Formats: sequence, structure tokens, C-alpha cells
Amino acid sequence: MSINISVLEDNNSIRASLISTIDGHEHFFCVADFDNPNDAVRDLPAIKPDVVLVDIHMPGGSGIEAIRQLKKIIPATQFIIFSVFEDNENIFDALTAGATGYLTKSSSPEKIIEAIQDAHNGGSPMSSSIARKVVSTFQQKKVAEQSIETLTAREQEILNHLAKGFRYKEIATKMFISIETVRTHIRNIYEKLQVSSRTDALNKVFGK
Amino acid sequence: MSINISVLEDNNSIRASLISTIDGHEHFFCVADFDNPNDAVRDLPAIKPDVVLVDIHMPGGSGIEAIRQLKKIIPATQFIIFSVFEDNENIFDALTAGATGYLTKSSSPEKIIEAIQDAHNGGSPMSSSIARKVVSTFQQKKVAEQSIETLTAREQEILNHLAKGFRYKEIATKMFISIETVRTHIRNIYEKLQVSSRTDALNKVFGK
DNA sequence: CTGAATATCACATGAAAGTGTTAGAAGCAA
DNA sequence: TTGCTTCTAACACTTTCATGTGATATTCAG
Repeated sequence: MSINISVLEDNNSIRASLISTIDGHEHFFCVADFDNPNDAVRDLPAIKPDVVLVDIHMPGGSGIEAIRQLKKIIPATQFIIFSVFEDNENIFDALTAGATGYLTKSSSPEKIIEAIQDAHNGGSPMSSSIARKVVSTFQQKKVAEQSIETLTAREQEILNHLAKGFRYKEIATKMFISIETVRTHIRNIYEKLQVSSRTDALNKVFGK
Repeated sequence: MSINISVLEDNNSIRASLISTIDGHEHFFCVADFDNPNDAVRDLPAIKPDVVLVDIHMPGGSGIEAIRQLKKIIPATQFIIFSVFEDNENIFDALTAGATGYLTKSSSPEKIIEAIQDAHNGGSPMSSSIARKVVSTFQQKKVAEQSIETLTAREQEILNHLAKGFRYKEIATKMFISIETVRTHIRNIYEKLQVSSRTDALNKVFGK
């Protein structure tokens, strides 16, 4: 089972080095390489490689933007970022654009090979320090979760319905209680959360 | 530089195996082990280990719940899940509860040692297949991003104000337009998004 | 047992939000 | 020019929401 790979990287020597790393592996084939995003966006949809290694900063555009466009056309292709940068901004943007892996340029050839294999097998290769940054975005909700704890079970239940956009009437029906009871609970919720509207309450509890 | 580690795992043989893996390493010390969450929540705050390996399913409670409680008291301690399960539910819950790593029980002793080291050094050790599940939650926003593109600049501006919970009157003042105009824009926004309330619109655009 | 917390229900009032319809001004493209 | 889109604005009407001020029942800990 062979893997077809493409490289998008403006630096000639880095690109050459990547290609030789890839072609040095028995089942890996570098089927196309580009030094600018435009050519890549134009040609890759016809080539449909399994995996593409993508640099972020290139003269002529961002590799992230290229991924955003290509992922719509060839969603089965896996994109791995290959960048010197490790900041939250780039990582987050890359992942939302459709990248499934994130390598730093200091990665060894062995790591690169392993990452390509991982991505092709449905994994998301990334260093554990990058994973931490991804994970930490999940944990920023902890502040909000404290305020939710002051609510009773019934109140939390109603809050979740509010979050889904149900009207008081609908909530009442779903919970087999009167609309007046729903009102009362919501009044208490708002008081505990120190807000005075549905949207404010949701913003307070479920972050922005 | 040595690392103090604790183990929370109900299965006696697995726990013993973990402990021997840890103590077999030069700079690792297993300073405490527990076979149930209650004892761990009671004793760990005084012990303050650097890293804790935590099983999810135990008679007496969930390891995830234990992490949730402990992380508040000893936030510097790193928690690594050690579970047979690899489903979205558990992974997501564990990370929001405060776990920074996620290992499956099939991990080799070498991987375990490496994971402990990673977690202690600020990383989030996890397999690339688990990372993929984390990453995919980021990418689910793509559907929403398409619907936002159909909105005009002015409409998007108003949508953002809606998201912050401002009332029509406030939005009108901020944007130097009449409240009637705000209404009109919002009517158009709702039509484009195929919704009929503020909350529904926000859920549609800014994921749930 | 008693009081606090929770859950339930009610009525009144005004503010806010949503719906239907219409319409003028500006800009841009065919 | 004609037509389309966007931004702007207004009026009428209905529904939903927020607030104030009550009340009763249940549960559970001290």
C-alpha cells in the first residue's frame, strides 16, 4: 500500500530535503511539489494526493489559505502543516482550515515519515506541546463551569433548553411543568448568574 | 530532576504493573497509589504529585470526576487518562475536566514513560488517533462558516452585536442607524440563515 | 420538628423581539 | 437605462420575554 504525497514549500533546499526524505521511503512517492500556494491550488485537485505537507508562510500567500480552499475540493486529502511557528494563532487557524497534522520544521526525517503515515491512517500527528495548546482551548471553559455549579439540577436543565433556543412554552411542555414555573426558574437562574437576558446568560456560562 | 507520580486504578494487576514501570525508571517515583476515586480525592491534595495516571471507570466513581475536583485544588498537578476507551465522549469530558494527556491501556511501558515526561514538561501526550478526534471538533465549525459568508458586511456586524447580547436599541446607537434599520437587517439575517430567533441564529453560526 | 432550599404555579405590566409590508437612495453590472 | 443588491427607514401588529409580587408543596439537613 503506497502513499502519494505532495509538498508545498517555498524554500528550495527545504523542499528538496523533504522530497528526498519522502522518496527515500519504500512506499512513499512524492507526486508533485510546489513553491507557491497558487500553483498548488490550481493543480492539486487533479492530482488528488493522499497527503500534502504545507508550509505556512510563503511569498504569494498563506499555506493555511491554500488548505482552506483545497480541502473543500479534495476533502479526502490530508494536509499536514510544516512550519517553524508554534503559536496558538497559526495552530488554531490551520486546524479550522482543515489541516489534520502540525509538524515543526525541526522534526527529524523519522518523525516526518511517521506523521505522514499517521495522517494517512486517520490520525492527527502533532507534538505533545502542540497538542497541549489545542487541549487548553477546551479547558478555558472551566471558569464558566463554576458559575453553572451554583445552579440546581432543574435550573441547569432549563438553561440547556434556553441554550438550544426553545421558548418558555416549549420548555414547559418538554419538562411537563407550567410556563409559570419555567419563568420562575429562569428568574432564579438570571439572579444567580447576575444577568438579565437569555443571551447574556448563555455567554456567561458557555463562553464566547 | 525527579518526577513524583501517583496512580489511580482499580485493577490490582494493572496498578501494580504501572507502579513497577514507574519505579523502574531512574528519575520517576510512585509516591501514592489508589484503587478508588474517593481516597484519591481525599489524599492527593496533601501529596501534590507532579503527575497522576487516572483510570476512567472504577467502582466507586469516575476518574474524570476525580480529576475535576482535584484540578481545582492542585492545578499544578498534571493528570493523564489511562483508559481502554477511546470514544469522543470520554475524551472530551476528560479534557474539559482538566486532564492534559490521554493514554490507552495498550500503550507500551516506553510510551507511558514518555507520556509522563511530556505531561510534566508542559505537553499533552496522546496518540495521533486521539488527537484527530480532538482536532475534528475544531473543524466542525466549517459548516457554519459557510452560512456566515452569505451575509453582507453590515449584517455580519449586526450578528456580532447580537451574539454579545446587545438589544436592538443598543445596536442602533453603536452603529449610528435607526432601530428600524436594525430590525430590517436582522430580519434579513434570519431569512438567510433560515432561523427565526436570536438564539437559533447564534447556534447556527457559532456552533453549539 | 423546623427552617432553608427547591420546585411548583399564578397574575399583572411593560419592554423587547419577531413578522409583514412598503419604500427611498446609492452603487454596480448587464 | 434598467435591473439588482445593499443600506437605510417607517408603521402596524403579535408574540415572547423580563420583572415584580405573590403563594403552596416537598425535601432534606440540623
